[in-house]
Amino acid sequence: MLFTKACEYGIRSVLFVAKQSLEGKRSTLKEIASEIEAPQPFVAKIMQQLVRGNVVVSVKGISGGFYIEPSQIKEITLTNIVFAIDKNFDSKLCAMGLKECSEVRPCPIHHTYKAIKKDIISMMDKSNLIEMAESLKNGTCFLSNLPKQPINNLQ
Amino acid sequence: MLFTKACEYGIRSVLFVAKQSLEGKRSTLKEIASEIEAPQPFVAKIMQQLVRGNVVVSVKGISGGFYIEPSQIKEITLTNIVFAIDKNFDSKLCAMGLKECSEVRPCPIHHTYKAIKKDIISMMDKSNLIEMAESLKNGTCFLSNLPKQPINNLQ
DNA sequence: CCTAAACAGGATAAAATTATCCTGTTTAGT
DNA sequence: ACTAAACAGGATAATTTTATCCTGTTTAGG
Repeated sequence: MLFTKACEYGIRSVLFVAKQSLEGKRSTLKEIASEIEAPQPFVAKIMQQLVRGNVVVSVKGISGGFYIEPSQIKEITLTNIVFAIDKNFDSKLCAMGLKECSEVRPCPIHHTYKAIKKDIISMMDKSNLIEMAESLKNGTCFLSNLPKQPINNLQ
Repeated sequence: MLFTKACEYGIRSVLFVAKQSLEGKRSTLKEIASEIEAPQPFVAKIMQQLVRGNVVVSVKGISGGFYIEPSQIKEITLTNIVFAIDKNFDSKLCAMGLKECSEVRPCPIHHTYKAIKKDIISMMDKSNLIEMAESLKNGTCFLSNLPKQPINNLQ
């Protein structure tokens, strides 16, 4: 598992908020949790971290909710989201858990894993919110599972 | 974190046992735990899983211990080790935790992550024990941290 | 055949992660 | 002002992962 569950929920939450923000809508906790099919109190905790990490903005009170300034959406990457939630996410760590794994004292898979880590970080840095949120709007990608009872729009 | 702590300990344990097996030596739990700097009772549990998964062989009784048949060492890969310990290790899972993420219904990072997963599996399949154990013997890679009090062999 | 060294495995404990609860504060609308 | 909707944050609970404990079985060697 690359990301913790908290990160997974966080990424999905931010993507939903970004998509809604593109349409000028704020999202409430209830809407986010329902959309991403995650427990609302846990999502609340994660959103707090994202607010503190300046990934999303929260507005209290009636008609409040979470949003991202549309001009900011293109600046945010997966890296920003993940680090806001999981301070310990550090792809620099050794795959085998060695504290002193390094170029001069490599673990047996150091060199292979190094290439993979580079790919992961590159993927995370390149994954910017605007592209993902727009794909969600286009319907070329998805955030949630198919509904259990398919809705027949033709009836 | 790509692997769980149990997998990390497991990989290091197997590598040590493989190296010792190349020299015709069995390894006891005490030796393994000490070498890889991990808690002995936890390593014991992990070794049990590796025995059940046919990655290593155990011999009970005095002068017993763990070993790998030298002819087998070249057949074992990281994949074998990891799956023996972590039944849930499944790189097919979605990076964002979606149950229904697929080619026809991809999550926003499905395609990028797919390439990374392929690399990870490829790395794991290519990492075979014999090469790693021999590198350990050669001293071109390492399993443990540097000793805290450097031993001065010249005195 | 007795002993000590070594693995096996069930039960339990500790720590980390995930999830929930409750009370407080903010704020739009009346 | 009052109310209801919404986020904030501390405290607690449940679950999973990590770690330990204890008793049993095996076996080489005296």
